[in-house]
Amino acid sequence: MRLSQYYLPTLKEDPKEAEIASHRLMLRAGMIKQTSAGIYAWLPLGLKVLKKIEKIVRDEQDASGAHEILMPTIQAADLWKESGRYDAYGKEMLRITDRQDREMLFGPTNEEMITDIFRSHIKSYKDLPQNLYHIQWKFRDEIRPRFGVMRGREFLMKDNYSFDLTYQDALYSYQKMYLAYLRTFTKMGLRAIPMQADTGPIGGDLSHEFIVLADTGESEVFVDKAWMDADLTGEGIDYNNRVKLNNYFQTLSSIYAATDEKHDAENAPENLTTARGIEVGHIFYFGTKYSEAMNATVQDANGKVVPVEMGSYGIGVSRLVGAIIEANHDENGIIWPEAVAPYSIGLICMKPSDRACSEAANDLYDKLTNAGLEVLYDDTESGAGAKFANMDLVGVPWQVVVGPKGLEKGMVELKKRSTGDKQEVPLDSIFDQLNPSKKKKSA
RNA sequence: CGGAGUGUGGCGCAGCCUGGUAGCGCACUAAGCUGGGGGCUUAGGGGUCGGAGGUUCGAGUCCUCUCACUCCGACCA
Repeated sequence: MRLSQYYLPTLKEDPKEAEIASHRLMLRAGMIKQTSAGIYAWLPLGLKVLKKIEKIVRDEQDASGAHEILMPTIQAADLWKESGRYDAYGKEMLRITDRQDREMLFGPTNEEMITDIFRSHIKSYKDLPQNLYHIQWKFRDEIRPRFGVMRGREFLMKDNYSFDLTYQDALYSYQKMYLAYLRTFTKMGLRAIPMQADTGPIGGDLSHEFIVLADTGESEVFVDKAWMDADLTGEGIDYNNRVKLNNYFQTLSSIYAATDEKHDAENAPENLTTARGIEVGHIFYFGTKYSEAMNATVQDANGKVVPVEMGSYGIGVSRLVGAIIEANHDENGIIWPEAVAPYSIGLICMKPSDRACSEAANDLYDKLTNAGLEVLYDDTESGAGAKFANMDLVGVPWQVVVGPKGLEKGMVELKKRSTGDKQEVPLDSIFDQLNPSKKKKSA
């Protein structure tokens, strides 16, 4: 993308409303614009990152065997009256009426609707298990939204729901999601620790929160130091290998980790460390709470009608954008992990008015783009300092600087954002160095 | 909801106490000079001061009401 043709409104100064790093940097890097308290418009750069995160989440859900659907944002109140949550949910739920004075609501979550979808077609144990997910905007009228997209009122969430015949099967579904979540966060360059958690208004008796440790986290957490060395990647485990999956789950579950609500100081291990964390995912097993209330039943092998065992699983997709920035930034800006970086390469033409310079940069841009690489190309007339500062701010992992001085020697500069390391590279070999397909061959 | 604040050009702010018809930095436009870490000169464009009402000859400035937003707290993915 040529910067001269892009919509990237970067800011030099910190907007006054932004307190924490991720919020500040997202505003300064032109990723989002606030439209109301806790509600944001996503600008091109921000949306690009959001979609990359969404894709990682989607890919791993698909790999786990879940099926994607898409449910509406607006729901009728009837279903919620059936489950009993219409009165229980409180003011967090945004209630609206349509022109016929029908009671509607902007969905804060989808247990009721998914249960309705499930029960309308699934009648036999032979059709189980089922696991359906969607990635959709939710609205929760938070008492106090803050921290930018980390606690917005409108937010993008992946939520899915499992349906099983027995407790044992439900536990297996739960463990599959546990594994899927660890893999999902690992792919984004995050280490998220699964912690025992309260089930809250969703109900149930088995629940884990996935928490990324960060100084600016909202909740205090207590974790065994063994977590620092634990394998959170979930590598080498097959979703279909029930025994191995269970072992992995049990092994990690045996290491102490708890949020402050669940923390039990008396039974906690000695080598404990306290930290602050950001919740990026939350999984629940809640049994038959909704299936009983809403009559979601199947016939088992004996012909007996039984309520299905359910679980629900959520990942805060939009929150992850903030969480990743909290975990990856410095005083100059964002440092994107490559997997979620909006652009992998930032190309700077130092002096566009210099013909040799702009020709060399244009040529390199075309080559890289044609090779399928995502390049943010600063071809503007701004001063050199502004270009560097902006490229650092938006956090592109690799920066290539093409300038007259270097070109005299046939060299360009290559800088790695995460370390700040710079090296001189011959112009005629920079393409090969940046092109991953070539890289692999030579490696 | 309780407490504390803030609303003045796209962003950050000054002016308000001690009313006299709006200013600074950045950004933006034009020309020129520059070009290796937010560069320089000159010339420009853009706001009626969150909204409504009131006091006054006169309100960004004083008074009343109202809306929005931020921070602390309870609450929550």
